[in-house]
Amino acid sequence: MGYNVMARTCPSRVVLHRIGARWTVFVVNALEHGPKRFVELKTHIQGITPKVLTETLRTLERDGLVLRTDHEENPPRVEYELTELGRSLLEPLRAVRRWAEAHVPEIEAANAAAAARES
Amino acid sequence: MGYNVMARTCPSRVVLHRIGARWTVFVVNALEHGPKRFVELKTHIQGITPKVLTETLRTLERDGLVLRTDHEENPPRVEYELTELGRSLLEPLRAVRRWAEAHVPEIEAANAAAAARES
DNA sequence: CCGAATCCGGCTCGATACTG
DNA sequence: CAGTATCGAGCCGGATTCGG
Repeated sequence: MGYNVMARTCPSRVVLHRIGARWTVFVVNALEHGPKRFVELKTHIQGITPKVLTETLRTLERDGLVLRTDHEENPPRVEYELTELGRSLLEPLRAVRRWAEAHVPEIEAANAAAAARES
Repeated sequence: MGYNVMARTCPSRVVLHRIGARWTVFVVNALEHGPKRFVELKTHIQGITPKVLTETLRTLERDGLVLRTDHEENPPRVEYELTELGRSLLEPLRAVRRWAEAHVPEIEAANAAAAARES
């Protein structure tokens, strides 16, 4: 108890900042059904660049949300999967994802209305 | 139906991108208990600058998540509150906030372990 | 005194190209 | 396959200024 994201110096802010990073929602959701390889993630999350995917995965790994397993084969085979902590984050982030997918029409209508009001 | 954030051109991505903006989680959570004035928000969300708060509120307003009411008084009094759409987003974002506040120790431990491994 | 708008530096983000 | 390197665009945040 005692953590509060509204407080300037609260460490939970750092955590929230990480979760809020641009591609975290995508990567965590993409790993919902078990381990995936780098290319599989890159293919599944359309439009993500290898650089950004690497950065996101490294951060998630340092935070203990993702486990990276290098099978040291040739050709290389590296797998990523959610840790238990990562899976606990999956639920909230899945909800956010579903909200985004469910409310596109409302958001678009609101934007259209705002644009019309300006002109 | 048919919206999928993993697809490059899906409009739900734009929506997810907005939600993921740095301060959206804070502002939406700060408005959970009803209307608040600009300064109240600024005070409650410690460390947010007026500029960023304004930008965030404007975006949320355009997306139909927040209603802005200028009471046209002197000194100025402007109130912000969640719309029905905004309140529906509050639930997922509150879950994210709670997750952040609940898992600080694990994240910090993971980071410490990662740092130790490097040295 | 409140609710901004403006300008600017730093840092992150993203596209493209290249490597082991 | 699984990344790195480089570089330009854009967002973030701070300081300053402004109208009511």
